[in-house]
Amino acid sequence: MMQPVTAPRSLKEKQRQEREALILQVAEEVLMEKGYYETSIDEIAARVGIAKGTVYLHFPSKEDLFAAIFERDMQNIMDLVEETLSTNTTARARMEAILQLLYGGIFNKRMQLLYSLSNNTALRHTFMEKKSCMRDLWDQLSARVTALLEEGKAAGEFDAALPTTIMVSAFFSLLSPRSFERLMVEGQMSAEEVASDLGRIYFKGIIAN
Amino acid sequence: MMQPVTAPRSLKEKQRQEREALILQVAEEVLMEKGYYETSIDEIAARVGIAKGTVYLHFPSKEDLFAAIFERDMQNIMDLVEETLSTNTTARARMEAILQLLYGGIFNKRMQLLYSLSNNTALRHTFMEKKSCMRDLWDQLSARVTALLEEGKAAGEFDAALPTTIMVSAFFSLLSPRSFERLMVEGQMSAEEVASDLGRIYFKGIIAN
Amino acid sequence: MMQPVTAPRSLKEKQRQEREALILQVAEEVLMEKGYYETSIDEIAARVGIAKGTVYLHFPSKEDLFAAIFERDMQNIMDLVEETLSTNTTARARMEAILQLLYGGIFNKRMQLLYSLSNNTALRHTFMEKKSCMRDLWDQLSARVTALLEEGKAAGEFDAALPTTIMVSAFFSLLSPRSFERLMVEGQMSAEEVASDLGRIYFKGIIAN
Amino acid sequence: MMQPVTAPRSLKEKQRQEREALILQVAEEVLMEKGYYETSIDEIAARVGIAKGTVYLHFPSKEDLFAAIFERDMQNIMDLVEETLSTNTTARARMEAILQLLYGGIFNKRMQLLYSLSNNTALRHTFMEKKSCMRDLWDQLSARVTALLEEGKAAGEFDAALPTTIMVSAFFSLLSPRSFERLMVEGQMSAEEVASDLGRIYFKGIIAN
DNA sequence: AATGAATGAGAGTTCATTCAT
DNA sequence: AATGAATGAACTCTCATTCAT
Repeated sequence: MMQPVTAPRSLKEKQRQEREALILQVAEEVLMEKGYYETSIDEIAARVGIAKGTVYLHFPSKEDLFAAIFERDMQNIMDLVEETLSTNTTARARMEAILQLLYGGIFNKRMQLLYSLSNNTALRHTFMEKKSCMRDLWDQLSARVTALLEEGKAAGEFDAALPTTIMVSAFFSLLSPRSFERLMVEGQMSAEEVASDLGRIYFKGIIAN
Repeated sequence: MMQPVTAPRSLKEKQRQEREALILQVAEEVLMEKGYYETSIDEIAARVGIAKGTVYLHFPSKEDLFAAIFERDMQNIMDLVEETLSTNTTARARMEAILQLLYGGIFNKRMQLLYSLSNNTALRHTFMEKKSCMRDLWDQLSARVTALLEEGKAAGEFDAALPTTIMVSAFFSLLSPRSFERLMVEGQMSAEEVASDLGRIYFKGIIAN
Repeated sequence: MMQPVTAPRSLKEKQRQEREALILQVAEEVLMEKGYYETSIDEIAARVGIAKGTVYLHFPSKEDLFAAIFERDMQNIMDLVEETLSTNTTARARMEAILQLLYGGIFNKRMQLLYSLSNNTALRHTFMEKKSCMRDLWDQLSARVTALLEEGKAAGEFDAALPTTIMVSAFFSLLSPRSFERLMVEGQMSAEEVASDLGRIYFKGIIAN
Repeated sequence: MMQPVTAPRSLKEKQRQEREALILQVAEEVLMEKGYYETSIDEIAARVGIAKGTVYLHFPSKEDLFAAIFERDMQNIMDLVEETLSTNTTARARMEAILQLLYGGIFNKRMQLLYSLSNNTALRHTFMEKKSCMRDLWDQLSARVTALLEEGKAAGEFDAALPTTIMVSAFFSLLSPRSFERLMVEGQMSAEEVASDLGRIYFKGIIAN
């Protein structure tokens, strides 16, 4: 009974969501190319092929648009991380899988984005603090890694003498952007190789004894 | 006899340099608080307590003002790094000294600044590429660390199987900003402790065998 | 059938062009009153009754706005000159017609504008040299007058002993602004009378024998 | 008795006047190169080799500085015109002498300056209307030429049917700037030739019968 | 729902003018 | 008298946001 009513609605709704996804995708592209301040709503609208005002039908402000990007990316990453964590292996193997995951494919660029966001004072204030959901997701990811490291410590895999907080931070710093990016572009190393080498350093560094 | 002539000159010059230093200092503070795009010349002038136009007597443009900040900071860092490198110890000991140095006192914040600059697409174009001196200083620092790692490899201290480029990048990523900053603010760890723990991970990670 | 589609479009387009024309007209007025440097975009916008930013929707810069004025005026003048030249009369009669034309009605003020533009070092660089179309139109007008004078010389109407270049310059100098304007304002002469008297002097001056 | 007192005074006064003359000369040079609005007090001071503030010891404002230039130039011209007028020849001969005079040497550029000034709305308001002495000098020059033309008419030299005002305006328009300047630069004609040819046209044009 | 013209606050920059030295 | 650092009003131009159509 509802269906004849909801169907057209959901059709419209589907179109709406597709357009919203398209805006997000294009906005992310421009963001990666130019950075937050050099990205104008005008350019995003033009690239999508819609009017500027239409962007505002989906997102109440530039800020919210980019918050949505980060949220979506974080959610994607979290989903994959959760999936990875569900395997039954050693803590180290799961950590390595996460590292490979974050360096692989699309997440490479996105992780840089997230990382550079979380390192930019002005934007952090805007995004991390005003949009609590973003902070939540970031904290959730941190919590997962923390739990994994604690698990590894308990299992005697990792050095229990190192503060876990330090280990977490060091792990995320491996995902740090440009320096490694240069390696991949100029040094002709693949993302997998970079992730593998960094993993070797990191895990050798935190291993027990 | 010269003094009546040189004194006023050097007095004026001294005042000039003091004011310039004050502008740089305030600009750096605002920069750290708000980031490049959210920092306006108006605010810097207001905080220093001078008129907007006065800023332009010292720096021909906003860009140049911030380039001057980065240059000064980089030069300070380089000077201290050079000093540190002149000691006659193992490569590892010198690397550790540099790590402690960069985490210490004032450089903590500044290093973050430099790092976040070198990770921002839009600003990198402006600063690193247009102001060649800045690129030079950064390359110089990279070169020092690279040389030190090669030396350590040759001396059997470091794992020769790891690409040096990866080792350099991993080293700089340890200086990465926010994540560690949180540790110091919230986690009540001192900069020295953080540097020490990160060093443990890193050097254990790259050590030979 | 097309009308529902083209009508709204052409309506918007029409409105757009009307507003653009209004901006041009107001800008021209202020320009005549105050000159290029004393005319601010703010004042133009205020007089038109729109916001400053709106002016920039139509013209990318102050320079372009005024270039558009000059271009439009020159084009108008050229069109009328061409029309005048198509009549089959003596060279002198056509020259006189052009003189009357340029003194008549609206062109009086506009010719002054064009003339004073072409006499201003700073602006000439900006307009004549950067916007090649403007130079083209001016050269075209010069070429027409030159051709007419040559024709008159060949027909024995004008003194072949005088360099044509001098004759062209002398002709344009008759259109020179203020001195004659004063005559019309203070001396209560009509534009036609002034043009007629100047023509008498000029043509008697260049006539053969 | 006064002399021991006035001598040092007049020495200082002489130096003062020399400096003032130097400022005027340099300012005029820059003015000719760049035009009023593109000329900054800074540049004038720098070219003279004095401090910006010193310029203000001699002239209370930019406006007054340039008014002084025009006044000085007008006075020079008037003096030479007066000298020329004192010869006992026909009205036409004296008119021709004035024309040659104004085209000759230094006056060429200066006359352009004066002329372009008197044709610039914004500057006219500033200079001609606010500084009455300037208007006086200009009126004086006009009066001389008017008297000469009337004299010529009375003597049967010039066409009495032409309004004298028109004849005056036409005469001054011959001094109009750029168009003729181009002739001298590009057309490789000397100032004398240009003046002579223009004179031929003009006097043939206004001659009786 | 979609448009895009209009807005206007705010940015960086310039420069005539002042005034303490 | 000479200086030039300091001022601040005024300028051109940008762009996130709004709203009539």
